[in-house]
Amino acid sequence: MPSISQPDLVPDASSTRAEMESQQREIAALATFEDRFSFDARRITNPLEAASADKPLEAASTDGTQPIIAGVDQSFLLESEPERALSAIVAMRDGEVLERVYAVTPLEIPYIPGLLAFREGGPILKAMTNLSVEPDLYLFDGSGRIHYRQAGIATHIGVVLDVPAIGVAKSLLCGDPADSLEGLAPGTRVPIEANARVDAPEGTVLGYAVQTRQYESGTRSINPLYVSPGHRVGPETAADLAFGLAAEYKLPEPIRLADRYATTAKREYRA
DNA sequence: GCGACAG
DNA sequence: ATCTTGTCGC
Repeated sequence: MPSISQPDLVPDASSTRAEMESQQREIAALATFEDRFSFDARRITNPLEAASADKPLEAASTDGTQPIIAGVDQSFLLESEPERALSAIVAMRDGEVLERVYAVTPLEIPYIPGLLAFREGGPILKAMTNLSVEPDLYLFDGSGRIHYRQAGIATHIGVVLDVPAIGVAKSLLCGDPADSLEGLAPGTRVPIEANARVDAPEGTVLGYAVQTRQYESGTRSINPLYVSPGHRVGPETAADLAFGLAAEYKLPEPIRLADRYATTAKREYRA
């Protein structure tokens, strides 16, 4: 795993709530919500678009400079005593799985909206210890800058390790969509702006609601994802990458596979 | 007091 | 997140 760049900011579940919140403000101040990475993000394009394009799929994936992208997700063993978290990581390159690892740890604190990183951050860092490859980018299940103090779990882990990170949430923690989110077409995005409840100037674009998939017809519609910068990635690029990494499903592949692995690994672990 | 609230 | 049967829709 990458070295710890900010030892003092490693999530500590024994901190008081006030300490956690002030640490988050510190993290937000250290975070970079702009593109600061070395790989070529333009080469990450939606597999479905690539397939429909004129050139063969192989053409978009040749040399060995493709970035390693890791998806991170958790499952929980809530029946055990104490409750435990299973953190799973799937590292991919060029649409291929390079490595899958997981770690199980006891949970220290309950889920509190806004303090997720203090519940799941430890388990995640432990799982990273088992990785042999060094990802160029991490995708987390949860928010990044779309957070009361602009320091969601993707930002927290990103800053602690000083690695490019993006938050991909399935529901909106805070902020206001700049427009309606009903029945958006695939590829569409809507800015999520800071409001009075967010520690940022009102109207600041914190991230985007991103529609990766949509039903062709019908009454129901698929909800968008809420994508925001974690660290060293700007909001537009974060949205581009989330969309580009989604294949046949709503979730970007690295996260979808991490989600599945977290579930299957839990079965193995119990047995 | 009331409402909102990632996973 | 997790616990779970049926059920609506293509």
